[in-house]
Amino acid sequence: MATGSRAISPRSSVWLSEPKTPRRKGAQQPVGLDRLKIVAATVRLLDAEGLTGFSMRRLAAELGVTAMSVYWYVDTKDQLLELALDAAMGEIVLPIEAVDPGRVPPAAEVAPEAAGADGPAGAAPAAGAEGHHPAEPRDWRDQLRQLATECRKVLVRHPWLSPLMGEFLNMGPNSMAFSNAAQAVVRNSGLPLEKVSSALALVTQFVYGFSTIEGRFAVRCREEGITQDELFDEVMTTVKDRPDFDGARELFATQGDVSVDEMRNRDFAFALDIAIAGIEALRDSALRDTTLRDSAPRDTASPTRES
Amino acid sequence: MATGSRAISPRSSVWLSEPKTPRRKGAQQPVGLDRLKIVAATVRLLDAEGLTGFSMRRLAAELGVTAMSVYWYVDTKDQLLELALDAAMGEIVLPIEAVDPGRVPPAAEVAPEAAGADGPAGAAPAAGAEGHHPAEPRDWRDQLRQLATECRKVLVRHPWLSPLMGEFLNMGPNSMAFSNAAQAVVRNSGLPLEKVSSALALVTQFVYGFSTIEGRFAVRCREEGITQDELFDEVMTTVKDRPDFDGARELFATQGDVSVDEMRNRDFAFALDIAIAGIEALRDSALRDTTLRDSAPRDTASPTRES
DNA sequence: ACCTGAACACCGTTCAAGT
DNA sequence: ACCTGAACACCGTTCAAGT
Repeated sequence: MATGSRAISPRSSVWLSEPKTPRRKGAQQPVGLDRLKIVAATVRLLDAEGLTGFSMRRLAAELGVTAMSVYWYVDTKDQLLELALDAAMGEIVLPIEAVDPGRVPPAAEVAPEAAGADGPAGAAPAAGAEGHHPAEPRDWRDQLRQLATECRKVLVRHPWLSPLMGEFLNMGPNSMAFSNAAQAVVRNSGLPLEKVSSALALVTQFVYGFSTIEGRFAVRCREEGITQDELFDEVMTTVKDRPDFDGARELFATQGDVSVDEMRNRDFAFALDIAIAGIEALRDSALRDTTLRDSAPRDTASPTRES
Repeated sequence: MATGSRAISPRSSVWLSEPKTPRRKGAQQPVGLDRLKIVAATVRLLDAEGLTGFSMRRLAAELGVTAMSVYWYVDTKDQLLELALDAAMGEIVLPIEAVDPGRVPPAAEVAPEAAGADGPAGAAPAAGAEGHHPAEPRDWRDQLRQLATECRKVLVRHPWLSPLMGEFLNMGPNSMAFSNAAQAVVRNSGLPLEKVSSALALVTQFVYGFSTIEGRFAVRCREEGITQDELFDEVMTTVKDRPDFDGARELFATQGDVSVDEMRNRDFAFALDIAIAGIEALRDSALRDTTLRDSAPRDTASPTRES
């Protein structure tokens, strides 16, 4: 109804329409603009300024071009964001056997100067299909943990990813490859097929939400120019005397005197342990049920025995 | 750096500053504007037009007032959104024993005409402290399921809640009451205290992510004027011939011929079952470990026995 | 104490026009 | 085929001014 960026119907998704600019051979490129280059600049700008700091006009300025040139390569701002979303999803390193051959790897030129930037982040440097990880695990639990960790890393590296994932359908090739991989891993758990989507949702939504918060916290620290531990302490002391904060304070007290990072890593790992243990428990109970079928009446619902 | 709504530092949160307008007695109210009324109108507008459809100018028009009048009651758009966020959080019905006495219940005037609007939604009608639920469960598992279901309902009813929750610190009284309640419930599971935050994160982030997607799907359907099942079929057929969609298609095939709603309810319930089973398993393994401590060397990590 | 009007510095996008 | 400039209909927010 209004103008803005609303109503992202599946019909309007970039991934459901033909690629623009048939790239007629022999046509000269006056300014050297390019969809790839535009998306790369978008990711860069998004990393630097955040989602609210991004605008078509700023992007055009970054590209040394007038505001409206971009619109020749892209129909709309939302479409461009959708493209950037999938580009970032491509940075998630998947277990090799789950890699889709049609997958677009993170282009080397996507973020050339970001590569050696600020620490362990930076665009995955030419992640070919050769064993990227020290040891490629074959156990589904380790695969799941690895996938979750990879996903978390990318989500924290690009904090603008989370809001975009919530807004779009997320059907680009890289997103698809990721969810196919996640699916394959969960399937390997032996869980009955009709329950795989639940387990998948549990794990992926947890990783998504957890990483979203972590990313936002990091952004805030960067903005205020302080460390995560400093901001954490600040929030803690600011809020110490509020009576309705009792529960949380008590919980944090059990964490001991570790850094925010350690705390988070422990939380993340343990939450995954819970999910994995739950999957195993329900898989085993389903197994038991099918094994003992028709032998005796038993409760099929309650998966775990009471102590 | 730019203008916009960025950098939501904890210092700038509404909840960390004194309430505006000391409400000096005897002062007349020329137009009858009011913080409560403004927040109520905000929620209404947000429900009707979505986050991108909301603007200070639209809101002012809705209130029959000039654009800038609102700024006497509220410092900034973000602050107003934070207020609306907490107001909506107040609609989540909590288990009675966990209700904070200082909690602000959803005001009756928050959405008078929305009450009898479009079905099972609408603002919770005068949810007092008397037993709102048919049977108030005392088992932590049922309490957790109930809390998750309540949270899901509100998140789907107000699809703009999700993005706001991801953007703000979420420390209003109603948000606090909710997280305290969730915490108390998980604590009742008997999980060792230092692991409660992980379990909490697993469950709440799952509910958040799941409901976010459900809400967005519903919005899309409303915008296009079709049912959820119709949209689902449409997406399915649109995407059927894409080779990278194999996994998901196969997964959906196992769901049988149920409606999208049924599918989702099953997925939601089962994911909770997994989380609960996982919590129980790790709680039991921790119990075993402390019981058998120093008696014999055993693996403390693996919580479930292999079949 | 409460509200208005005009103004500033931004948006996304269209459209006619240039080369 | 590719890019520009001007224009339209919006934003959030400030600030001086009204009552």
